[in-house]
Amino acid sequence: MEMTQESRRTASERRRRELLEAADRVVLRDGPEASMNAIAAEAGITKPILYRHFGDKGGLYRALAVRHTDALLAGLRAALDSPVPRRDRVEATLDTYLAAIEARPQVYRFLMHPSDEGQTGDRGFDVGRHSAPLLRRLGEELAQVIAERVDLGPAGGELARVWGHGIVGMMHAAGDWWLREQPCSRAQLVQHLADLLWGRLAAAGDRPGGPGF
Amino acid sequence: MEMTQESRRTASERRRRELLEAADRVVLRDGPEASMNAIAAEAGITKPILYRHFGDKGGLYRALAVRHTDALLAGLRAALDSPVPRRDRVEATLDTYLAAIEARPQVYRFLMHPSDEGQTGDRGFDVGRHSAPLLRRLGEELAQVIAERVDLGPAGGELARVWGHGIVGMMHAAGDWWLREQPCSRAQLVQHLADLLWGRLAAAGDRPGGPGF
DNA sequence: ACACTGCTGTTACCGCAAGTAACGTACTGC
DNA sequence: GCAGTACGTTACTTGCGGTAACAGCAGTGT
Repeated sequence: MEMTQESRRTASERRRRELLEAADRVVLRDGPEASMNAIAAEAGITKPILYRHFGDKGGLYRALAVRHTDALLAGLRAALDSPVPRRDRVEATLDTYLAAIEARPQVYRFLMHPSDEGQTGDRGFDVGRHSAPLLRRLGEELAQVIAERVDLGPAGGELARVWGHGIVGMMHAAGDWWLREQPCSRAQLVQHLADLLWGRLAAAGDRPGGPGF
Repeated sequence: MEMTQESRRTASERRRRELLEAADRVVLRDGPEASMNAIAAEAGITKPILYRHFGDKGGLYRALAVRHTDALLAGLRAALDSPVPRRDRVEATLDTYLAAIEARPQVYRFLMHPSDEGQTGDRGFDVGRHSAPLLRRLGEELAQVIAERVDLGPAGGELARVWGHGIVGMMHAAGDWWLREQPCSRAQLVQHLADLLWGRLAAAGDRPGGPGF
C-alpha cells in the first residue's frame, strides 16, 4: 500500500467529510437533539473518533453549520447581487431564504436553535469558538451589501449594520412562524414582508373607530 | 397551629412564589444554564420539591417565563396603546423593549435562548408544553394591535400577523446584536429601526459607483 | 530488521444534570 | 386513632458530553 503524506491528508479530509455527512443524516432524521453517540453509530464508529476530528460537540456543530451556511449564503448572495431593481432583489432574497428553510426544516432547526452549548465546565478548547452562528453572519453579510449598494449618507455604515441585523431578524422570525402554521403561500409572505420594508406601515391610514377615541 | 384548607392553599402558593423568586435570583446570577440543583440550593431545599411544584425543568422555565413576559408585555402594551402619532408609538415600543433587555440581560438570555430542552428521552410529561415562548406571544400581540389600529384593507388580518412576527423578529435580532457590541446609543438604534420601518430603505438612492455596472 | 511516528479504532470509565423512588414528618379533618 | 396531604430528605437511575488507556496498522528513518 503506497501512501505519501499528501494522500494521507486527503484521506483524512475524506474521512472528515464522511463523518459530516453521517452527522447530517442523523440531524436530518433526529433534529437538533442528535447525540454524539447516535452520530458515531450512524457513521459506523464510536465517539472518541468524532472528538478527535471535531474537538467537542460545538466543533461538530460549527463544521456542520458552516457547510449549510455557506450553501445558503451562496444562494443569497446571488439573489442579493443580481442587477435588477432593489425591490426585486429584496423579494428574490427573501424567497431564496424561505425556500431553503421550507425545503429542509430539520436542518434549519438545527442551525437556528443550537441550544447555546455552554456547560463545557472549564477545559474550553481554544478552537475557533462562537463562529458567528449563521444569523449574525447573515446580518453582517446583508449589512455589507446594504452599505455597498445603498446611499445612506454620512453614518451610513452604522445604519447599514442595524438594518442588516434587523432585516435578517425579521426574515427569520416571520419564516419561523410561517413554517409552523402555514398561513399563506410563500409568494404572499414575500410580498407582505417586502411591503413592510417598503414603508407600507407608515403609509397606511388609521383604522376608523379605533378603541377609545 | 391552626391551618384551614384555605390558608393551606395560600401557603402553597406563597411557597411557589418563593421558589420562583429563588429561581429568578439564580438565573440572574448564573444565566440560562442554571441547574435544578443550584436553584433548589438557593431556595434552601432539594430537587424533588421543585419537581413536585413544577413537574419538570420546562415547567419551571414556563412559570418563570410567564412572569417576566407578563411584566414586559404590560410595558409594551402601554407604549403600544398610547394615543400619540403612530411613529411615536413605534419608537416608544422599541425603546421599552430595548430598555428592558438592557436592564436585565441575564433574564433576557434565559427567556430567549432556553436551550430548547429536548433530550427528555420519551417520558414527555403531558404538562402544557411549548407555551408560546415569548417571541411568538409578542408577535401575536403586536399583530392584534396592528390589525386593530391600522387600516390595511381586505386580507389585512393576514398582513398584520406577518408584520407582527416580522417586526418583533427585527426588534429582537437588532436588540440581540446591539446588546453584544454596543455600537451606538439606544436612542439612535430606535431611530434607525423606526426609519427602516418607515420605508427609508425604499426611499434611499442607489450608491454611485456600484460594483460591476 | 528495528524502533518511531501518526493515524485509525476500540472499551471502559468520569462527571454531571435531569428526573424518580422510597421513606420520614408534621399537620388537619373525621 | 387514622386517612390524607403537603413538606422534606437521601439515594438512586439514566443518559449525555467528554476522556483515559490501550491496540493495530501504514509508512519512514537508521
